Amino acid sequence: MSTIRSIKPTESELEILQILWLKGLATVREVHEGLAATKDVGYTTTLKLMQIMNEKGLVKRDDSMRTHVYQAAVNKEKTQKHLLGKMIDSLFGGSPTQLVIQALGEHKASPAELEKIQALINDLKKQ
Amino acid sequence: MSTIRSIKPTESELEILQILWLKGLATVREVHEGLAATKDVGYTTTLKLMQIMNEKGLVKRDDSMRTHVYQAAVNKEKTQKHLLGKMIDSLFGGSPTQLVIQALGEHKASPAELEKIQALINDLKKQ
DNA sequence: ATGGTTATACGAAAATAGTCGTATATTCGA
DNA sequence: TCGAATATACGACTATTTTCGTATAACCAT
Repeated sequence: MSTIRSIKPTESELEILQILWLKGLATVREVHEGLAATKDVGYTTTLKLMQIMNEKGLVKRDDSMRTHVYQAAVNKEKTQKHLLGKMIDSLFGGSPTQLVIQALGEHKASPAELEKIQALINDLKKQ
Repeated sequence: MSTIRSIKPTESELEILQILWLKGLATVREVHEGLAATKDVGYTTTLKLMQIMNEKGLVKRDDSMRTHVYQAAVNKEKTQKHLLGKMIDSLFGGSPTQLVIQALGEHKASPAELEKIQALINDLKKQ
């Protein structure tokens, strides 16, 4: 239950969540280094973002130490599903199938991955 | 070729593009009525948005008449692929398979649609 | 103990997105 | 022909997101 509030991280917040989902626990410095690997951004910018995310409830932090330790407060799969749903609506006219077709057509998947998807589809068809 | 410029319509712009992709040609009024069906927005807001989209090159317009006629200037499939790619990167760690699994798992597709996807996968496996 | 490094807090500018009021021109029906 | 309806242009306000400078405190090595 809970969290009726629609999860809607911004672009930047999503980048930070990615890192937190990967690392589990991380300091601002660690997250910032993760971001800085890809883009040019100042340390205090990352800090501020994470503070805001904390206020929004997107992350939790342990501030019992001088160096605070953060972790994601929103579930990765839930967030993925939520944003995927929005994209299906806003870009694929509500058809998940269209999205899947585009995704498979353009972005290559390995044979093993294709097998996995086939297995899933077989399951779905049985229901 | 062409259009190196990264396609990045905003939320609202995407709603408008949806309508234009559907209708082909449309006036501001027609687009606005499409939007107003779902959400509460003023006519001049829609107008302004479409003017901006015109400047950005997201739409084209025929202004030879008093009532201008608009059409999308960006390709639907290209836009879908582009944004899908971004989502795969930013939310699914670069794995299209993960995205497909989430999409199929959560958002139901009809048996006929599942067949279609299977056919596509079979094609892909042959290559 | 003290200066350099590293933390957080905080305010506010800059950039982006969305909203709409008002002015002005054109069209059309009574 | 005159007024209501409908069109575009345009400026400006609001809200949100992103960015970073500066202040201040804690830590650590010499």
